[in-house]
Amino acid sequence: MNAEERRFAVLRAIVADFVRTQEPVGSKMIVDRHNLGVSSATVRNDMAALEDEGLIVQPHTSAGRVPTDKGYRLFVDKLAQVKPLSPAERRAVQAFLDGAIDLDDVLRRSVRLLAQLTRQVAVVQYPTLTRSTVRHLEVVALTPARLMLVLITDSGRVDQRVVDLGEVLTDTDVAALRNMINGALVGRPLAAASAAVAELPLTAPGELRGVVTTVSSVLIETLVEHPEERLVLGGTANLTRNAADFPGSLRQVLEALEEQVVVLKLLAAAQDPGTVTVRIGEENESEQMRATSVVSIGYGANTVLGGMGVVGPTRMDYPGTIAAVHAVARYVGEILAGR
Amino acid sequence: MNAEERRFAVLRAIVADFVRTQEPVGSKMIVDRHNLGVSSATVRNDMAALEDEGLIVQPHTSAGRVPTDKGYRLFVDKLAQVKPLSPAERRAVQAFLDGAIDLDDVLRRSVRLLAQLTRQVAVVQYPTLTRSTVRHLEVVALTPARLMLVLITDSGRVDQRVVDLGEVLTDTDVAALRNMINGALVGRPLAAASAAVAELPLTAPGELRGVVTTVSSVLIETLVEHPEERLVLGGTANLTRNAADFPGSLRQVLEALEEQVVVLKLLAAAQDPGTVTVRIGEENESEQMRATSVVSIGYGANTVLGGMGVVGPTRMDYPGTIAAVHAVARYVGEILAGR
DNA sequence: TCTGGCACTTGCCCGCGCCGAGTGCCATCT
DNA sequence: AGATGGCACTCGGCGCGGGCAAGTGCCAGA
Repeated sequence: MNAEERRFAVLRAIVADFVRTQEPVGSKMIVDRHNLGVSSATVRNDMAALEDEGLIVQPHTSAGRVPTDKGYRLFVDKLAQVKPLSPAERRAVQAFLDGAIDLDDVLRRSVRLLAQLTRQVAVVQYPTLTRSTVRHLEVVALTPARLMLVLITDSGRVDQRVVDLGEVLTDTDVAALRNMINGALVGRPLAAASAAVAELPLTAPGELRGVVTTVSSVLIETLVEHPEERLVLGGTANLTRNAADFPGSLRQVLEALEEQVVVLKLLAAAQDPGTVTVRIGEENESEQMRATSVVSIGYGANTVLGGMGVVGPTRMDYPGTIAAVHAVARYVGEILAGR
Repeated sequence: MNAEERRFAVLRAIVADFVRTQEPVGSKMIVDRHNLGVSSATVRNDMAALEDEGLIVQPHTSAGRVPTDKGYRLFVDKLAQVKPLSPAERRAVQAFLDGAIDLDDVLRRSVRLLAQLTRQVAVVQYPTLTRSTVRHLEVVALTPARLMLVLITDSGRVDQRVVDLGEVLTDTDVAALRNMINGALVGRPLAAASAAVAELPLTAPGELRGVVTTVSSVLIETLVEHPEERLVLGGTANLTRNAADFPGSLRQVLEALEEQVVVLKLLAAAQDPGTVTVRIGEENESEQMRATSVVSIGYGANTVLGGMGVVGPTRMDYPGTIAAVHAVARYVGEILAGR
């Protein structure tokens, strides 16, 4: 082992110990717990070098060292391969997810699973509407002058919307409307479908034209202009476990999670399926998330449906978290493929 | 003002000041801030009496007094009438809720509203399925051998469930199935509907009997045996605002909120529409909620659809919270009545 | 290039004493 | 009888200072 390698080994040791103990780690600790085959003095020299590179800092003189965000970054980058979950864990994941009865259930189970495996806050995005394909659109007359539109997409997502019409419809009208819209929508990805819907009023029979115009504009508004992005959260209680890691900003993190927008942006930005993305501390654009790391991935079968991930303190078990996120995303993808 | 009345005035003063300042309040404070027209010595005597009755305690000698749960209880009970919201607030509530586009949206807006008005954690229960009436059940063939059932109830709630059949259905079969089930379900409250569904297999034509049996058992299971109770949470970040009020148990509270079961029980128990129920600290059966107070109410139009409320520290602004919960529930009821 | 040794820095802990808030009680007044 | 002013007492919080120990940086030597 040359000097270069050893220095990195020291960094790794610092990260590992600090993540475990939550306390600055000194040179003595390191030689005691990790057998590097060198003395503490040597480690001290290495640590001085690491500090010069900005990979670690000491909170105050005469305390051990703590990794910086940059230090974590190097640590994560050099993490050769994803350490797979244990067979037992894999079985547990699969068994837990297999019991799900519908999309909602799959997503809810996923967050719970992720939160439990990582002991962090888990986050799962509903399948993005814009990338889905329409399977069916049901039109139900709540009253003669009010319709409920229920959109079912191939991702299993079901969305609803109530429309107030200016006029009264008969059952036959409703059926005609349903057939018309479905003819234009079914089997198309949402982007294409919306274009088709926009043209519906032109071909509609005269007596239905008003209704079709209303309905199609509502559809376009809900599905294209303001496609609802939803988020499932879980394990927020885990934040308090690491309360010490968020000096006073725990509040901000909770607020950011509730905002949803912030998290959705993070997830949207990192959706390579099969590749876990890690954002460490200051790498997050959002002010409120500067104290957190986000480990995320895209999930889905053949196409990416949405993102999922974990939010925690920068001081987190990166290898374990990455493995868990990776595994859960894969199983969720498999399960959704079968639906 | 006789002695009895004054003693209660002292209690009220203690509650008011403690809620504001978060610090034990002494006799001096009281005579300074509330003009009771008596000296501090008199107040001290009254406080001693209040302490004998178990309404207040002093954390340690030479500190002021703090209300006990029993003290809060008396305070709340003697709260003559609900102080209405200011006209501006009422307009804000109405405007904010009026913008909602569907049930989901109404509920989501309600939690946000409640959380903002009370600066506490808000909780809204989805309309209970068992008390709803079926408006429509849509049957969509995802594949020839797999159906999605979409249940729409008069509360505006939309639930879905995927069913794997052992056999393949034609479009005509699906239509027949849809008609059959809707014939049995539509317009009936869920309890009655489930009975009707249970009998469907008996009257089904031979070639559909297998499918009908599967579907009806799935329906009964999902709707009656395990009717899904859902919960919308909001403002959890407010918990940290009052972190000092949950000595170390903030974690437990967050966990209880995530459990949902605990909260659902609380809401289920207190659903008098129009009457706000307050549970103070130890009055909560759940261990984890011993440090919190829950202010809840039932909402709905003519029938009670579900519960909503607020969870916060026992040291909360009861009059204000009660008013907010009351008002929001009323407006939500009005809005849902129009759908 | 590594190592043992050593002086130095500095945060943390602990005990101490002071201060002030708040009380309880009592004699006195109305 | 009820209210009041006075007074002694209690006790938590705070600031101070010394001892302690962890950890470092540096240097001379292998």
